[in-house]
Amino acid sequence: MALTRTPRTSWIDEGLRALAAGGPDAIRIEALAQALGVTKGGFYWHFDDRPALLEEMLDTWEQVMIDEVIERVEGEGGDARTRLRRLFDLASTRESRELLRVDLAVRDWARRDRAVAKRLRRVDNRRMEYMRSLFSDFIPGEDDVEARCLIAMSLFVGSHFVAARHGGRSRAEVMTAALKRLEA
Amino acid sequence: MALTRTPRTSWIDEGLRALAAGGPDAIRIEALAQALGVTKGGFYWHFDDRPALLEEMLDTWEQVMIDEVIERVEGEGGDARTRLRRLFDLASTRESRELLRVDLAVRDWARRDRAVAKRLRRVDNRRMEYMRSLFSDFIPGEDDVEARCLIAMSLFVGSHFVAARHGGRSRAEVMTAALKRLEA
DNA sequence: CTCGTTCCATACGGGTGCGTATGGATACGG
DNA sequence: CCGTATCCATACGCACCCGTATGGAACGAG
Repeated sequence: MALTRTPRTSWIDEGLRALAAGGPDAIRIEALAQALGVTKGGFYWHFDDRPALLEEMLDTWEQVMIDEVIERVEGEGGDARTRLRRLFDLASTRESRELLRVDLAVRDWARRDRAVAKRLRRVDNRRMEYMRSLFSDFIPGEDDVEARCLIAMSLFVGSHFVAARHGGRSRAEVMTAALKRLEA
Repeated sequence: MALTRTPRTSWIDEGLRALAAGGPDAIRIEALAQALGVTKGGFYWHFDDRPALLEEMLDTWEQVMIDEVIERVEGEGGDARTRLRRLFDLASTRESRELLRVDLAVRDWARRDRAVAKRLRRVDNRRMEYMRSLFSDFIPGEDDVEARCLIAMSLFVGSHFVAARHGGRSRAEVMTAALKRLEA
């Protein structure tokens, strides 16, 4: 087993970085190679072609997304309200800007590609299910629970696509106020 | 004044259609020409280059967006609650699928292009201002008004980027329930 | 019927990106 | 130190797209 100079994973990581920065069309093999300091020669040793890379990128993204948030929230225990608040904090601050940008890029991508949409549905269903279980713990009506889940998800995602200012208030402040409404 | 076979506007319309379908990178002059049943020969008579088309596309989009919704809502009168509900209906049903898809495409585009972001900010500020005025009419706290505005905007936009199912309920049903929470 | 305006077709040069082919280079295992 | 596995560089053909150049074609005005 010889030393692995730039392994599959580095191509995938660089691909996700490109996706985050410029969308699916910005995932160009020759550009990735340059970013990795090599030529595309090695790429076609690891992967059949560009679509194969995209597949594997989405595979890793899906794998990470399915568990990332839930595990982090569940890890520290507490009752439903506490965990929900931790979920909100996590989604708002999201120290890893990179993951968020990939997330948004994938969501836009999914609107144009059925295969991507299918993956996104799997991830979102899983997250929604989890959030539903948290809300259900202290909210009686099922319809109300579902409405709150959609609002929360839409806030997490949609707020990044809304450019409006809030007259003096910062986005973070308004976001906090909006999320507080969901706990009541 | 000779007959105008395929005028500027048709290039702009076709460009917006391409934008809606495949994002900014899908706006290719030769593809537009083929869609219009001509060659790109005429394009460069109307426009200097591709960026010039993009500018004019965004100009028209901005112009339409700034007034479209507000005029339609204001047109039929009623009190603030009524108009707000009409705004919700309009944004939910949005019979013109095309406008919605352009809207979403522009929002994603704005994350990568400062000039586009600037335009989006103008449009969103205008809309937010209008919605704020409606909510303020029957909601006392300013912070609460602002939170509701952000929730509404995020729902209108973000729900299209969320792929989760709602266990038996349709998206429209949950959406209605979510919006009803905002009036209370 | 002629003339100018408006638009179109075609051909070209240049740039970029994909995928392939081929000959290394590097590092470890024996 | 020899061989094999792993990775890289280079060069090529192909396709696509931009922007330009140039010679029209269609149409209305006069």
